[in-house]
Parts: sequence; structure tokens; C-alpha cells
Amino acid sequence: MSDDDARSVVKQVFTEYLVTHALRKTPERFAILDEIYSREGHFDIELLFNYMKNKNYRVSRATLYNTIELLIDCKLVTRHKFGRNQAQYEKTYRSGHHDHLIDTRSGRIIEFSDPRINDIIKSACEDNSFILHHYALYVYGEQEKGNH
Amino acid sequence: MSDDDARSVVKQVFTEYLVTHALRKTPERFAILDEIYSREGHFDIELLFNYMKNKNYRVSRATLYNTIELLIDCKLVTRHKFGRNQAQYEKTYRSGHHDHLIDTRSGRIIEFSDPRINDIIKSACEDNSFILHHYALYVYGEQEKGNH
DNA sequence: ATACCTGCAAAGGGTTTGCATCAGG
DNA sequence: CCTGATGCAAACCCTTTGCAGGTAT
Repeated sequence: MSDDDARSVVKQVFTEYLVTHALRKTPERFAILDEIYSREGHFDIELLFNYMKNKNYRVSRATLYNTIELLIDCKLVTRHKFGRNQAQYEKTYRSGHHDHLIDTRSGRIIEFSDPRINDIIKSACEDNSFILHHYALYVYGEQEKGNH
Repeated sequence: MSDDDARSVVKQVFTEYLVTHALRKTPERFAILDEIYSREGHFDIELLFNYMKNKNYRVSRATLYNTIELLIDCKLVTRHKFGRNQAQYEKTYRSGHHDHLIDTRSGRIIEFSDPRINDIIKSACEDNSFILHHYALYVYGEQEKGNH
């Protein structure tokens, strides 16, 4: 599946979500989705705001906050609170679930994934009659110098 | 080990930390530590502030924020950012590591622990030459009604 | 035509900071 | 004594909210 294909699938998912919830398919909402899916890595609202401003696409911060909430709800975007600061976001579709090592000195974030985590989550949910929505595993520490 | 013993051990740990880092052993710092370790469950700064005010122990919020930072650094307290709101804290000494299921509807938090998580963290750190400080696993979802 | 949505700016709320005062070493 | 710590309040910053005007349906 090409990148363009992925972006059109994502657009479909969002469209269906909007229809199902009787929400309007405004151009801003799709422009935001497209901007997010055209980039890699983490971002915060301010960064997204600047990305779009630099393309001369005018969106207000209010709309960004509003739209990202919808995207989280339909699982196209994930929100993280790594440090003490503002929220970080990332696209989720076709990125596969992964977790994060956070270097507390540099703030750098390394992604990793381990298939065993799923089993643990599953049993924790079963044990507590819990219906999973999503999960996040954050590992804080420091990366040794010189090896990377 | 009794509760009182635990509290005195914790006080020792904190004292050593302060000495090592050439920080002052002020009465406020120990009063805050003691207040935290005399209670169970999660708390935020505002709650802690009120706890102490109600005991007629005057501490400023600034000191609470400052001190809790030290307690986190010496691993006597853990900070969580479950939702979008303010930080939640909990004492860590002798509570054993545990993780959290967060009911996104009610906000209720259930603790669980799974020994397998440790292996996963360890290998993730090894693979990335990462020196672990701490980690947190958050599982978001909804608890089924009627079973609890 | 009717809500809903957007943009703007102001309000909000948790956390941090500046500064004068206090007190531990 | 000297420097770090405290308390207070103001500043900060990210996020939310209110309102007037615009637009999807």
C-alpha cells in the first residue's frame, strides 16, 4: 500500500466517523488530517499550527484542538504526555503499536515494540472485566553515550 | 516491617539524598514527606496542600512543587499524567511496582501488576543502551458494569 | 433555514518564577 | 555569615471557552 493509498484510506475512516456521529465534513478537518498524515514523528499543536500556517492554510488553534479530539476518538491519532509539558501527538494508522523510551536528559524519544506486551494487557483487562481502548508504555531513563 | 518503620526508612532515604546532593534538611521537606507517607492512594498538589493546611501545617504550593521534584528524583514518589488534567502522585516505597487501568468514563483507576513486564522493559533498555530510571504502563478503557 | 463549525481573543487552571525574607550549615 | 529555601503573588503557558459570523446539510 502506497503512502497515497494510506492517506485515502485514512480519509475514508474519518469520513465514516463523521457521518456516523452526524458531524460536518468541513474542509478544515480534512486539511488537518492530511497535514498530520503527510508528516512523520511526533508533533504538538503549536508545531501543527505552524506547519499549516507556512502552507498558507489558515486554521485556528481552537479548530486544531477540536479536530484532534475527533481524530483521537476514531483512533487516527494518539496523544502522549511524556514530560511535564504540553501534549505530543502522533498518527496511528499503519504505524503499528509501539512504545516509547524517553531520554530524560535530552528529551529524545526512541520507539520500540514488543509483541509480549499484548498478552499482558489482555490478561490485565480480563482480570478486571475491562474493555480496552488503548494503552501506552513509557520508559524513562538515559541513553548511554557513544553507542548511538 | 511496620508502617512506622517504613516511614523512618523513607526518612533516612530522603536524608541521604539531601546530604549527597548538598541540599538543606528543612522541616518543610520532612513534613511533606511524612504527610505523603501517612496516606494511601493517589493525590495531586492541591489535595496535599489541603491535607497539610487542615493540620495547620503551613506550606506554600511553591515548596510543595519543589519538594515533590526532589522526592521523585530519589524515587520516593512517582508522578502520573493519566488524563489531560493535572499531575497525580503516589508514594512508591514498599508499594511495589504496579501499573494502572484507567476507566475513561468514570476516571476510576485500578492497579495491577504483572511480573512479565520487567523482562520486556529490560530487553527494550538493553536493545537501546538505555539506563532505566522508571517506567509506567497505562491502560485506558472502560470497566464492564455489574461485575464489580 | 438551521444548527454546527470556525476564528478570534479572552478566560481558565495547573505550574513556574521573581523577589524579599528566613534559616540551615 | 552566606547561600539556599520558603512564601506570596504574579507571570506563564497550554488549553478551553464565549461569542459573532460563516457554512455544511
